[in-house]
Formats: sequence, C-alpha cells, structure tokens
Amino acid sequence: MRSIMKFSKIPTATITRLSIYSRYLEALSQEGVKIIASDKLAQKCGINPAQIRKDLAYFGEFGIRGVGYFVKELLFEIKRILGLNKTWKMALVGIGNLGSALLAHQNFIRQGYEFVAVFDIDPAKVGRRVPSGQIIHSMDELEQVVTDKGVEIGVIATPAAKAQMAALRLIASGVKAILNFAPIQLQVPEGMAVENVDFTVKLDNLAYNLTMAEG
Amino acid sequence: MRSIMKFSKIPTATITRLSIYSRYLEALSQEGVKIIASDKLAQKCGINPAQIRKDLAYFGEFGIRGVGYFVKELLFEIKRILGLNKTWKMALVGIGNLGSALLAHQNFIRQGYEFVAVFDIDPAKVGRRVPSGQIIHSMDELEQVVTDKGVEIGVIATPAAKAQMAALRLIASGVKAILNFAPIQLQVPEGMAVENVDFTVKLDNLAYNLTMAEG
DNA sequence: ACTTATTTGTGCAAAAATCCACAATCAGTA
DNA sequence: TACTGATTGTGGATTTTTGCACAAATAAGT
Repeated sequence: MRSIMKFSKIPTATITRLSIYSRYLEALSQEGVKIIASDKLAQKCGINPAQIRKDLAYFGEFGIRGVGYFVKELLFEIKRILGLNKTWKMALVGIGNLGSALLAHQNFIRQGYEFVAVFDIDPAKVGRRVPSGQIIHSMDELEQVVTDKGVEIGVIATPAAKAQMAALRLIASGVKAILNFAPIQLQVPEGMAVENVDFTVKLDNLAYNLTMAEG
Repeated sequence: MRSIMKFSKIPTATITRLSIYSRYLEALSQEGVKIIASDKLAQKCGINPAQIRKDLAYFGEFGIRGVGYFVKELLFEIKRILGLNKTWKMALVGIGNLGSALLAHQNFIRQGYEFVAVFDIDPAKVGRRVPSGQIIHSMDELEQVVTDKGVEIGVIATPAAKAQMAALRLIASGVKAILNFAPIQLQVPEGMAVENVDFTVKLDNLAYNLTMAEG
C-alpha cells in the first residue's frame, strides 16, 4: 500500500534532500544528540524547515509536535526509505585515477554499498589486486562476473569514449542502475536509473556565477 | 546591479543544461558537423527541444528559423555566456586519492580552468611535485599563495572534517567560488558560490529508485 | 486540570520550471 | 515573386516545487 501509490510523484529533489538529512543525522547520532528540530536541521542543511517536514510527510509522521525528531529513529526511517537497510552490490568499470580514488574512498562510503567486482580494459592491470582487495577483471569477463555476483549498481569511471559501451554491457548483464562519472549523457533504455556525477558542469556553473557577479 | 537583476532570474538548471549543450557542440564541432537543430541536440542530451530553445532565448537569438544553429557559433556564444572565454585560476586543497585524480584529469578538463596552486596538510607531501607539475604547498601558506596567485575558484578535496575550515580560509583569501567534493554542506557567507559534487547522494538516489522499482 | 511554550504536519497560495502549440522566419526551388 | 518544407522563438497553459501560516499536538510547569 505504501509502495506504489504515491511514490512516483515524489520529487527527485526530495530524495536528494533525504540523503543530506541522513548524513547530518548520522553526525548528530555520533555526537550523542538525541533530539533535533526541523529548524535546526534546516539551518545545517541550508534548507527551509517546512521543506524538511514536507519531505518527511511524503512517507509518514516521524516527529513529535512540540519536541522534534528522535535522531536515531529518524535516521533509521530515512535509511529505510532510501533502501539503505541492505548492502547494494556495485561493479566498477575503469580503474584509472578516478576509479582508484573511488575504491580508496570505499571505506568512507556510508554503510550500504560495496564494490563486489572491478573491471579495466588495460591488459597490464587485469589480474592485479587493487588496494581494497578486489582483483581486476578483464572487460571480456564483464557479463559473466556481473551476472554471477548479482551486481545491482554499475559505476562507470571510464573515459567518455568508452562509457556508452560500458553502460550497455552492464545493462545487458542485468544491472538496473548506473552511477556515471564520464562526462557524457548515456543513452539507456526506458526505466533505467542513471545518475551523473559531473564536476565540469558544476565548474561551469561557478564560472557563470562569477561572470555574472562581476559583469 | 541591472545586469545581476536581469540574469539572477535564470534558473540554475538552465546554466547546467547550457554546460551540457556546450559539451555536445564541442563534440559535433570536432566531428565537422556544421549545423544542428534543437530536436537533434535535445535527443542527444535527453532534453525537450523546446527547453533548449527557451534556455537559449534567455540570452538572445542564436539560431536560424527553418535551418537550425551553426555549431561553432552556438558553441562560442554558450561559452561566452558561461564565462569560458577566459581561463579560471583554481586552487586545490587536499591531495589525497581524489585530489590526485582531479589533477590527473586536469588535462581533460575543457579549456577554461587551471590549477595554479595545490595544498595539503600532510608534511610528508609538502614540497613534493605532483605529476601535473605543481609543488604541494603547506596549509600554512594558503592565504599567502591564494592571494598572490589571484585564485578565483577553490576546490576542496579534503575529508569532511577539514572541509569547513578549508572553505573559510579560501574565502578569507579572496576566493569567490568553491567546488566542494567533501560530503558536507559548507556554511559560507551570503553571496558565495558553492557547488557540491557528491556521489554518495547520487548513490542514495539510485538505491531509492531500485527499492521503489522492486516494491 | 489548565495554561504556556514549542514544534510538527499540512492546506493552500505563490513561485518556478517545463512543455505544448503555433506564428514567425528562413532557405531552396520553380 | 510566390510557394514549400523546415525549424526557430515564444505566449501561455500545465505541471512541479517551494514556502507561508496556522491548526493540531505535545511536554512541562503551575
């Protein structure tokens, strides 16, 4: 009942904000803070407090009027909503500088994600073990390994020219979501979830802001 | 003020899309394509064609009815709008895995951005030269170097715990825009331009989508 | 039990963003 | 010159998102 009905109408922005809330709640939890009000959380996140309450209202009532939210409880609920009450299996394609950085960051990724397979096209890298322990597979093995290990999320850290092909092969192997670091708009079938992480676009935004501010 | 007034009404999403258009126009230009229609460009970018035309309409009339847009001309105009007709000076704080990856990517960053200074807190790294040539400065030198070199954009690639301090020191040294890779919402004075690059948030979005899709 | 001080949850209005539909315009051709 | 086919530029309707403002609810104090 809770699932299908209203959920397609929930803004992407809401989900993004939930993720940000969860990050702060995690910090608060570790600091030992028991209760937080939407005003306080809003200030920390740079968001309107009503927005926070409305975001949460899509999914239920988690607060106590006159008091606020129990930090641990709200964190648990948000994680449940986001689907972080399990560990998602990821595959990484492209072990260049960026890919290596991602693997190194792996320990810092909040609980909920795990690289279960890594791939590179460079024969010199294939067979070697990355610092986080995984053995680098050849691209030839992609379909096999991704299928066998039940990879759910594909992470593309290849050059732009190789990204589309990597995406198609991941999708053909059963991956349903892709995190794309290559500076290109992937062409994927309807219903595939794709998120782009693209700092050149962000830089352009900054350049525009600076230009406007001066001129 | 008049130009700010006029331009401040332009959606951030529009600027982001302009950046994406410019990327494709660049590719088209290199392929030798002379003319492109909004329909074609829209398809490539996964965007509504009317949206493209409206985005451009904020800044002028760049197309020819019945024909389309001259690729090189439109690219030039968009770059001018974004402020990419100059080279922006950037400073990088934090030369860990991610920072190193960014420096290595430097050659791939589209013309318009340059790291003129890099900093790290680790004494073992200070004084060493990164592969792209810059010498790693101590954090003690940050204010001095950033000011002297006229850095315009600060790039933060430190752990979350060090990011806020790095931001404040960059700002105090005259930086007007920050590209933040640390998973934290920076608290900055009014009017500062901050863009966050945060793949954990994107991952959470994917996890949510997958969870919803399954029910 | 009643009052007070809070803070949530939410109806609704305002603002923003998107997209449709078509008039306006242009190149090519007869 | 007039006609045809194509594509832009844009008014305005539609959809989406945001945020105000207040009723509803709660804890604590008297």
